[in-house]
Amino acid sequence: MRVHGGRLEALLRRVGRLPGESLARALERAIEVGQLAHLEQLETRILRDGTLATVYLGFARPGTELTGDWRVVGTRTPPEERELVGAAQARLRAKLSYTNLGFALAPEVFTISELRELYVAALGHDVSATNLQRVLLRRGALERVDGHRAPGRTGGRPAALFRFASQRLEVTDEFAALRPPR
Amino acid sequence: MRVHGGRLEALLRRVGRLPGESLARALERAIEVGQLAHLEQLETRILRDGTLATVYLGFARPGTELTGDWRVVGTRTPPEERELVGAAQARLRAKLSYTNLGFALAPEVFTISELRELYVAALGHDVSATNLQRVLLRRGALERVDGHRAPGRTGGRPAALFRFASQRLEVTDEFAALRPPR
DNA sequence: ACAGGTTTTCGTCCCATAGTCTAAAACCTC
DNA sequence: GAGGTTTTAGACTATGGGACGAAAACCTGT
Repeated sequence: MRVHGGRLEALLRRVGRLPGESLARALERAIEVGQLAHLEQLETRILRDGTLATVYLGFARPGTELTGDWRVVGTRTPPEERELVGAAQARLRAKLSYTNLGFALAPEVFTISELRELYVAALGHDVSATNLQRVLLRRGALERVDGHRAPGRTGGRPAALFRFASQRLEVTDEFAALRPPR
Repeated sequence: MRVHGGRLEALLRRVGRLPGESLARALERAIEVGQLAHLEQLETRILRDGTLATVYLGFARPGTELTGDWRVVGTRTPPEERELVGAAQARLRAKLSYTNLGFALAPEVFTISELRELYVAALGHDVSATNLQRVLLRRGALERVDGHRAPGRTGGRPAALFRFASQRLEVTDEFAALRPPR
């Protein structure tokens, strides 16, 4: 998945097992990370045609060129695959809230406003730039980067630049509920 | 997994694919729910011997008789399997906090003190009965049941009885972080 | 019967985190 | 320099959960 043109976009790609190929080799080929910023396994199920399918969810940052025969999920995507995409979206939305998964959607360096637009696209609802910055900074997920981005045509204060402190998935919240006593 | 004798206990069972058996049939046989209160898929990986393994995590409530050749995870469990069990425990602990997964560990009806002991065993740290009750009640996960449990030998106020409102996994918390604005 | 101990239950206070709102800062164009 | 725009910072509020203590309801022993 990626955020493209202000919208969350799902891309699908099927990788089959070649005749005579070992399972391990086929799996390696299937999950070839390449330009994906993050990859995780979803579920394994048996498709209607009887084949065993292991589904992976990956994220591409804006600007990365995707090699391979990807196709964008649209209205003509079969229901079975749309269902998988729905599960992937739900997973993404949940993890955005309590992990640093944003790094997989964002470019190397960005302003808070740009990050906010990514979150809006991914979550499907409005997000306050103020809160986003405060929450992510307090968790230590974001770091300041030297320099500012020049304002656009219409003016405005130059935006500070940030980056994600870690490029690997990290759960930032141990869930307040039922936390161990001090 | 189950809570047995005040401790969280992991049980393992391997189900292979029989010669000539279809994939779908083997899967059905493997995940035969039987007496399990809840079952979810974990990951699929290729084991060292080259076979493809799909790992499931299930929960048995206290008192249920388990049929099948289960074995308790102990010090002699091979490292590869212990690793899987560790992941399963982490998942359990996380989900106990933000879902109603407790229903899968608890009997049909219970007192708050009994539920607290289950949580202590599963989480590995102390839990306040007061807060546990308040949190689960506010979420609507628990319901009062008529009647009280008679005090034990040493006396004490009779404990009220509760049950889980739903017997299916429900995420009770939309994660405070980045919640949509009102 | 009553004193003392036990367990459960309820209420209050406190703290941490996140949402809301407003103002200030820093830039643009006209 | 006036007015508009975007970003940034601060104060206030709401919510959810942890800590603590007291009351309720029961037991046993004298």
